[in-house]
Amino acid sequence: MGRRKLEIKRIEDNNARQMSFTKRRNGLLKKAKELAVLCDVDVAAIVVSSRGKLYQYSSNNNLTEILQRHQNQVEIESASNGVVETQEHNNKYADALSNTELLQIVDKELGGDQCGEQLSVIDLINLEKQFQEALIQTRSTKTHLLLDSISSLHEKEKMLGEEKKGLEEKIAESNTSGRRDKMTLDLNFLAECHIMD
Amino acid sequence: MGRRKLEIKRIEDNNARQMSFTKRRNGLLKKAKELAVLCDVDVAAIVVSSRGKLYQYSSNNNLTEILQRHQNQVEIESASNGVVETQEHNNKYADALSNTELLQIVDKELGGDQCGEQLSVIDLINLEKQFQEALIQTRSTKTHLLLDSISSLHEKEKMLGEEKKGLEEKIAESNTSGRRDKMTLDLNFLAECHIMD
DNA sequence: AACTATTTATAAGA
DNA sequence: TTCTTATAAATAGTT
Repeated sequence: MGRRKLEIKRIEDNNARQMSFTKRRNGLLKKAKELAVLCDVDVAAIVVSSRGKLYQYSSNNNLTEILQRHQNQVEIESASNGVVETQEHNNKYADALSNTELLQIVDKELGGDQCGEQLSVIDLINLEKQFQEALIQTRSTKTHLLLDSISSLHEKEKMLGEEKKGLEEKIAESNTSGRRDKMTLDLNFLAECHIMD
Repeated sequence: MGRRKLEIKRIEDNNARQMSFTKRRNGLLKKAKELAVLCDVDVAAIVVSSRGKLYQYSSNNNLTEILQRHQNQVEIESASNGVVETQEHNNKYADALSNTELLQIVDKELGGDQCGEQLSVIDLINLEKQFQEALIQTRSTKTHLLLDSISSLHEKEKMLGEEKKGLEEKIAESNTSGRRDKMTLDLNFLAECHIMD
């Protein structure tokens, strides 16, 4: 729909291609939105420019919003190692949802009518993504706990080994010193016997 | 673009909405494809009808196909516990890629020109998903190894504890028996001294 | 970034 | 439903 009919194949002229990209990209996202609104359905459209820039539209503002707030929480937590305490940071934090809060909301949603019927496919796609984020944290924590446990057990093992060694030495020593006592006594006995002579 | 100008808000008439949905859905997917071809970029569009049916367009048939075959492999493996040996199953298996094969292909792709430049963002999104599948297997194995390690260390600890206890008893016993020997000797000594009297 | 001649999409009607 | 058609909307080439 322009001055000439256009064949649907790669536009070779760089300039024309870039111009067409901008116009058609905007057109596509606009149409995606219109479809979602007019027909009351879920729509997602993703466009990635040749330089890797991402443009997208996604309907769903209910759970998606909730999930976005939770995503903020995750980002904050993973960033809170190299901390910069900005005002934005605090604002973000105020709106963010903890894993527990998210699970409560999802529990409520899923526990509703027909178990998940009121969650759209796009909701569930997003949900899956969020849970994978939460999973990364959980997994990391689990691994650390297991490794700590192993390290602590290794130390215990080492200590017990040393104690064992100590005890064995004590026994060995105790045996020789026991024998020496006996010898000493024997000698005393002999000496005294001798004195008695 | 029709007989009348249309306000962008939910179409309340069921029939009209359904008709509009069909037309606009086709239009959106067509435009998504045109954008991808004309401008040589990655485009994905997803539409979910109110009854949950999924319609979509996605550019990229190269890596996506490879990844799909690998996905089949993963599905087969996780399903191969409650095995049903069908012909379909075997066909699927023939086309499927193992983790190793996938890694080799990806290595080759990433090792190319500018390290990943020829992989599109959508490729990488799919790739991430596939790796997460592989990750699940790896993670499970790791956890089992760690737990086994901990269990074995616990056993070692128990054994060492028992050995320690045994040694301590031996020492205690050795000490008393040592003392008894001394006493015995002393008595012997006295007795002999008495005899000597 | 704005314009405009055309093509394309589609709302309503048949 | 599918086809037609009047009209709105998108956009290719231009400025």
